[in-house]
Amino acid sequence: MPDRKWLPAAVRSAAVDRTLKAGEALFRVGDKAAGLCEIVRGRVRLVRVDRAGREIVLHVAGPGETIAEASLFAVAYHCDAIASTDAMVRVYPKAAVLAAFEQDRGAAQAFTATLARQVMGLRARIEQRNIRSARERVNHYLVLNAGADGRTVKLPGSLKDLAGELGLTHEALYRTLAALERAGEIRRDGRKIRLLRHRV
Amino acid sequence: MPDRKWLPAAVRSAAVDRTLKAGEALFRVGDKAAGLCEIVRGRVRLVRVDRAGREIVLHVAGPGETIAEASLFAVAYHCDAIASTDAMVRVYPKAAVLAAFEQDRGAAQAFTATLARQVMGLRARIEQRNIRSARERVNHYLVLNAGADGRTVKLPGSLKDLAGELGLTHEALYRTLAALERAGEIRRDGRKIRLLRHRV
DNA sequence: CGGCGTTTTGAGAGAGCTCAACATCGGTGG
DNA sequence: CCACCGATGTTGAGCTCTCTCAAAACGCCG
Repeated sequence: MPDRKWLPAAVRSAAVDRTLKAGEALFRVGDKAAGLCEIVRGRVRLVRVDRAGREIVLHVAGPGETIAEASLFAVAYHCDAIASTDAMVRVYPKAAVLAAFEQDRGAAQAFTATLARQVMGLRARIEQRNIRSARERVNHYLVLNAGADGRTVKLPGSLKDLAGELGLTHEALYRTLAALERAGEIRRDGRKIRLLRHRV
Repeated sequence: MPDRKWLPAAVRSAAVDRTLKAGEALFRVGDKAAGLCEIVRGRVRLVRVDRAGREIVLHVAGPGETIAEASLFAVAYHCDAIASTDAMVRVYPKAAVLAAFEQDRGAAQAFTATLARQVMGLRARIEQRNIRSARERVNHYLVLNAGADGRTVKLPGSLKDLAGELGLTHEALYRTLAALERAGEIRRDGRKIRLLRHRV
């Protein structure tokens, strides 16, 4: 979702690039909110760590996406951002972005719309997390993430990563995928999954 | 959370009130998005219905809160809004609100901040839903919703409603509360719950 | 080749869901 | 005033499903 186009040139020029190795943190919960982050290359996940030390994946952002929008209005970050792969991130300083919103009404409005879309996305994720059955949850994900043809899903990373994003253990995900394939619901082909019985 | 103060007078005067009986729908998924809704009296829950016909509670809004903010930027609603109690709702027509944002920068900015807060709230809910253990989930809720003294939680509605909001069956919630009380963790008193072993 | 992370399969246990029965409370109407 | 009724609250028993711990095959890279 390339949703950075609305950033005025003044903000763009104030940006700072940062490279991250896989596993490295872009920021941690409690860090002072520096600004808006755009993923240039690689993937970065937003997570919270629960009391038992497990990661809860809130979002996985790829190239073109921005993260930490909500932090523009907060003093500190309220979750961790960890690079899932080697990554490059462009950070637009908070002050510059907010100043741009003062000047450029269109930018402010586009940003608001982005937030609104994010709210909907988060609601979809709540819906997903409410599904107890691993099978249904995986199906839900596959249908939601089917490509243009509505029948092919390209996995962005490892199955283990996907398990985290789905809120399942990796074992449960492997078993579920195997069961779906045995049942003739899907066909796996490397990093791609084809939905066989799903009408477009 | 009284977060409507930023609405300009012009928008306020365009508002339409609507009364709902408990169980009645304010809007359904797919309905054309009419506008921003402020709860005047009672409680309204935002839900999605899963394939099995079960309700998934996305949010429960009380007096002073607004709902359907994200729908200002969408053609149709993407969840159902159902009155949990008899309720009165004030609807601010979409066009009027958007026009106000064009004119009044402060209003637009306050609205954006509201959305940002909502994003954080939704993330907290994802975190909650990720807790498998009923006991931990209930604890999480109680601590988060403790009143000013940090030790008393006033239940807004029935336990059955709460179970839905927590994503538990009502039986599981009853059992968990009973177990917590047996363990001396809480003390129930009608619609109030006191946290006994929680340091403030 | 050796090592490390991912993928896969196995077995066991715990926890919430489901179905079921019953108690309790509030309102309604005879 | 009391019987009735529906919704909420409560407890019991069994079952299913995922988690957890374990172990092994596989793939990639130095």
